[in-house]
Amino acid sequence: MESELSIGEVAARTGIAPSAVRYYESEGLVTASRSAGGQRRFSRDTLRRLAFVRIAQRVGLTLDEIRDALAGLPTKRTPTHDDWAELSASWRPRLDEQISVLERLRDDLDSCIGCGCLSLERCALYNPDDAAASLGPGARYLLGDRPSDAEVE
Amino acid sequence: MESELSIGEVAARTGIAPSAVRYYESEGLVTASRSAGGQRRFSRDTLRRLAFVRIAQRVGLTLDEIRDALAGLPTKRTPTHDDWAELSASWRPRLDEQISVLERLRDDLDSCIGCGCLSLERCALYNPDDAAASLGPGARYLLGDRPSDAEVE
DNA sequence: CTAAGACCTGAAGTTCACTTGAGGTCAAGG
DNA sequence: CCTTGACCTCAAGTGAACTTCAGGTCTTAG
Repeated sequence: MESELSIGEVAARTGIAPSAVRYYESEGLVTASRSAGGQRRFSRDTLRRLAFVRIAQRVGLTLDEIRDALAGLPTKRTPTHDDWAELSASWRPRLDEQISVLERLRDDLDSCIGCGCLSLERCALYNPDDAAASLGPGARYLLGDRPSDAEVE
Repeated sequence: MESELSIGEVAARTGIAPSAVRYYESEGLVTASRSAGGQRRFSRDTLRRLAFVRIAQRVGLTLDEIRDALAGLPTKRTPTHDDWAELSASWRPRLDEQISVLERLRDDLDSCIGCGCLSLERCALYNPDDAAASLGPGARYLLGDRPSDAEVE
């Protein structure tokens, strides 16, 4: 019956500020119908979309990328469990990649402490290109692109 | 003899743009002396500092935090291997934390795919507070604070 | 010595992901 | 009916981390 949620309810249930929800709508991450008076009414699966947005952000994706990912969901019908499962599964590799990059960083840090170079002189830490290369198309570092790299002494 | 580097040399050797190096200097992350004509001259250990900056950024630290960390280095003398080792070692826990947060995220994602909730209804993924709590003081998520949280249906 | 190219400063611009503010409208309880 | 609080829009502001620009100076190879 009350399957339509006001922005305040959505905010309360997701922990996302109303202003952020409006922003997400303006960016095409979620959609909303309108009440007679022009107020937003969100369908229940918006909660799921928003949850997905937050999770994807924690994995390091930009809103642009998240929008693209969400575009894979059906728009006609309410996404099913399988729709979501498929979408979620597609992040597994990404997470695995990020984890291995960090593990590599940790191990390299150890070895760098040992050798004293701290990332200079062909130190693996300072040359993350190979790590990035293994990420395949669309690969990027934890905090955005770090495209250039060193020719360290 | 030529132990002073121009900004261009620093940039070439670190892969960091000259504008970024100037910015780092303005932010107090590195220091530079000046030539007779007013151009920056960097000492050799600036390369090490800059390398550290980049690494710390990949671990998710802000420049403010990195500056604070670098403040632990001696300013009178050139930092020794042990100085750097001490500094580097202090990141190990941080890396371990980040790795475990990501691993948790991955595992939770699996279980959420299984249960179909995708982070709703007391899903662990959607309530990262406990994960964050384990990070101790100064804990933060991968891409900045995500302080608020849900009272999801 | 001179020209090219590296460097300088300070201010302004950029991107991302939002938040804040101003000024006004909608909806629900009493 | 009326008031209060939630909601609306649009524009502008925020902060992090830089980049770009304009206009001018230094340095160095030839």
